[in-house]
Amino acid sequence: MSNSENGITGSLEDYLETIYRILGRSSVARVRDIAEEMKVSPASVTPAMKRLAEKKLIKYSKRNYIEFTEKGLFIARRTMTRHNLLSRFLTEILGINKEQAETDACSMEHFLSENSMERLAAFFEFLAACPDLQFLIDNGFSKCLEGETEQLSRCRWSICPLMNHDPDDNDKGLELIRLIDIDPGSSRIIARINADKQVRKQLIDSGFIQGANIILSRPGSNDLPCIVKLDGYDQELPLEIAECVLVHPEGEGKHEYEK
Amino acid sequence: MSNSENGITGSLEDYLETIYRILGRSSVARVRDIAEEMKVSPASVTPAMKRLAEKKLIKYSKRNYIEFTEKGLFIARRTMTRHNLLSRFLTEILGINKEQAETDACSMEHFLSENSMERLAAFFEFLAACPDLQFLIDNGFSKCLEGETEQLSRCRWSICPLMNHDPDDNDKGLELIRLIDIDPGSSRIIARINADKQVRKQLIDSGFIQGANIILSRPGSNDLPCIVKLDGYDQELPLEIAECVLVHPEGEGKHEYEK
DNA sequence: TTCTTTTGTTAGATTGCTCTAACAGAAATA
DNA sequence: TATTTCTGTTAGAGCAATCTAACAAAAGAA
Ligand SMILES: [Mn+2]
Ligand SMILES: [Mn+2]
Ligand SMILES: [Mn+2]
Ligand SMILES: [Mn+2]
Repeated sequence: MSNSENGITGSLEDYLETIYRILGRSSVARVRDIAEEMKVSPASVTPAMKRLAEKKLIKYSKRNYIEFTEKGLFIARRTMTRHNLLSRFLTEILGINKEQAETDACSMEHFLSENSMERLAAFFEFLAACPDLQFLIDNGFSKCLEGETEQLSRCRWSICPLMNHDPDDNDKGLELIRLIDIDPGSSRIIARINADKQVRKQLIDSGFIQGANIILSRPGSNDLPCIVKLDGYDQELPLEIAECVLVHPEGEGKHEYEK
Repeated sequence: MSNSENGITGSLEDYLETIYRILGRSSVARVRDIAEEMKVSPASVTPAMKRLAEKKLIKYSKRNYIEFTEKGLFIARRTMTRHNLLSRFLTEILGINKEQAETDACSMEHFLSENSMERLAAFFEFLAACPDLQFLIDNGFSKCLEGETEQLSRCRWSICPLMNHDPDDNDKGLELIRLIDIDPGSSRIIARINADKQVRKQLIDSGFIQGANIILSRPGSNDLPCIVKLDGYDQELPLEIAECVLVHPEGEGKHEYEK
């Protein structure tokens, strides 16, 4: 699927990254080690090494150990840096488990633009320099994830005093409305999904995410599902599921993101 | 490069996503529209439609308009939701420009795990519910990015009063040390890169990112570059570049992330 | 030295995705 | 109706990536 920013494929970047990792812990990188670490057959590694050598990213001759060229070393290091940053984003900010994060990071690393990479790095620097933000993520978001079915509002309340805020200031922010309670035909911004894991997943997969603009085309009843319009599409939604969708009061909730 | 979570390739997901987008704004999706929107030749679309039809994701017969099956619609929607979420993360949190964010999001969307997806969605809900966090990102990180060469510490100082914090509380957090000033042989955590855009990019590509563990193997001099160890690799670093790397004081700066 | 095991390469096949060029069908226009 | 334009398909090719099976070379053990 399309090339990475280096002009080489994601697969070749992974080979370079793997060689880098291996050379970081032992003195030589052998075909066998690479195959093992990448979970491919050794017969796949040889032609990959040939492709890399052709592109002048490694020095490779039959049955010899592998050495980086300067350019190859650069790409290898760059790929691993991206991997590490993405992995940290997934674990430290989103709270994903290490193993999952590694897999996800290693898939995504190849396609991040220079710009996004730089900004992600800057975000971590900002986080390290700004204890408030770190605090909010550690004590707000992470805790809120622990009891995943709990209401987000509880989270919110538990943070406010720590932040020296007057809860009353934010009171109106809490006034979320159920999607099913808005006027038919009117359009709102989704604020939150308030459901157990399964229903929540179902709604999110269907595009019911925070910030999305939603129109209630037909309010439902017990037998009749609601009809809502999302991204130009009408979707049917059983009443008891629609009840879980909370929206901002009219005119609030930031701008709609553009699709 | 490996399959997405649906068991179909990223390319096919993109075709579904594109059809979804087109059907969201017009009544039929034609080969020509798909080709145009995806910037591929129409001759590439036909076989892609055949592959999708084979997998029972669309109903397709020669020269006829394309319809989703239930499963196809689901994957299309799911892909677009991922796309939107990632795009929003890149624009709203990292401050990437819209166009770049779209490209990046559309590359990464195919590989995000269910788990990460759910967490990213939850993060936005948290953000919407927690004005403090939103405030810190909008007024802290984004502003700090505007003047990219400015010291992060300035940013930080400008936030503290707004957050009702006593700046003195955080004073020690500011005491960062230049890498070149630490004892040779000792190991520290990188806190920040303090350099212009070009040098910064060079350092970040080389793995000098916040949170990385670094060992100063040899302090340099004006002619002799420093040698530092990162990820098991020795790297040479000209003194004037090494000067830009700031580390936490001994024992501080969180745990090293594991590679 | 000779045999065995480990390691790496090659041959040959398959899948996915894309392209250009040539062609076929449908719709619009004269 | 006849012609032109637009649209979609097919044929044929190329590249990247992976596999299994067979083979070859190198290293280690007897
Ligand atoms: Mn990877
Ligand atoms: Mn990786
Ligand atoms: Mn995509
Ligand atoms: Mn996309």
